Amino acid sequence: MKLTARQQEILDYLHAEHRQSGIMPSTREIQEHFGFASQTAAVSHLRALEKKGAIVKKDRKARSLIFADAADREPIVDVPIYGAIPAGYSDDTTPEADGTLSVDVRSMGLDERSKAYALKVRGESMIEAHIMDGDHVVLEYREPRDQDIVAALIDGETTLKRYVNNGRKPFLKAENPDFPDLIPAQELLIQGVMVGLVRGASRRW
Amino acid sequence: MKLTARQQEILDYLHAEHRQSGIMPSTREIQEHFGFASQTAAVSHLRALEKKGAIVKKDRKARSLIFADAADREPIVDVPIYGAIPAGYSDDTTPEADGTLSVDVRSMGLDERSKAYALKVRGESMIEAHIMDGDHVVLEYREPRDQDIVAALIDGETTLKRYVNNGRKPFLKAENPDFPDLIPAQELLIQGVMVGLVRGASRRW
DNA sequence: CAAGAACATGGATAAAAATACAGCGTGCGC
DNA sequence: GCGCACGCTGTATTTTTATCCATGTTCTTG
Repeated sequence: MKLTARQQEILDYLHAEHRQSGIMPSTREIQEHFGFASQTAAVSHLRALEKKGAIVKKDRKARSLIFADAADREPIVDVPIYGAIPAGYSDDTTPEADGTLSVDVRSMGLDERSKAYALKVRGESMIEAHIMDGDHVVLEYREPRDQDIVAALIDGETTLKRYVNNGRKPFLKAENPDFPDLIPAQELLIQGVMVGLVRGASRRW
Repeated sequence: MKLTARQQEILDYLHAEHRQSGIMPSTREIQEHFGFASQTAAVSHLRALEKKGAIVKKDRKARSLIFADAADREPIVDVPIYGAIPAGYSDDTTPEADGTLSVDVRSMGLDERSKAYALKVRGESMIEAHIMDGDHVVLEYREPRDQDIVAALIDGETTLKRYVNNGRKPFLKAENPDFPDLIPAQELLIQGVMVGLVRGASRRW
């Protein structure tokens, strides 16, 4: 169903207000903003918007409208970005984060409950897996499977490697011919499994 | 300032409710959820949370609390994902989107006003720029600069190419030796400039 | 042209929600 | 042992807000 121009205006106002202040306008605030002489004007517009499926309202509650597309939108998780993960990391101590990255659950295939985190990639050791210097890699805590890309603690530093488990002893492998490292995986602390990647602007590619 | 255990419980409840339903609980709803006999209990907790800086309240408004960290968090934009952009695209007609991608403004360096969109990458023509098949590329409408990666309309299909403008005639270049195409850029419709990349899970790398 | 949708006014009502005030017990630091 | 933050009860008041009814104007559209 298509919205009329006026209805789109109302919807835009709702969006703008909600984005800016975080709370939904009440009918009176809509009325005042548009200069309506009566609340009914605002109410009937909201009703029209609801009928056309643009918003969803819960009855008899203050400011209880939500945008229809927000209702079925994938939730967003804020994953903390760590420059590096210190050695004795346990669940209680939260290492200091260099900001957060917000990603929607679906595009990463994340589980909302699993504590994910992001790591800023340094160096070119995974360049052949098309992971560049400066990329942010999103990781999850879980058991690695064969060919997963994992974050591992090597010599007190966290680095990204491919986890290979082909029946024999599992080992870690860099994706760069300059790093022909084959490191037995048992002795190492696997700190996470890569589930996604975010490459931002402000860089050259 | 540290929160007490009870205050953290209240804050968690607020977070959970807000994430799930999109609207903030009122004092009565808090009261009922925790089984308080009086609204004042909820109110005083909210006051404590506000004093400690966990939430921000606007006076005399229903459901007008917002989380303090949400107030200064980077805004999130929902960029539509297009499989391909049709030829005669104009600002009025919105091509159908294959879902949306939510990214925070800062990590992409996006301008919130500029209408960004995402494109699902097909094929390996940009593999040497480390853009893989299945990646989602985020693009902005603006003039391309030298060495930018752009989406261009070639033979009715949208493809990703590197824009090269070294003083002479600008042209487009694929980042794959199997695609040695040099296409004069003038004759083509540049549909966007790459500003970021999101690589999701549910694929092998 | 009739019918309906969209858009608006004016006034009224009741539910929902924030706010206020007066207490009470417990633990903690000084 | 005094003050103070914390967590809560109980009652009352005021503001905010959603909702309803009756009515009128302009469009569009079959």
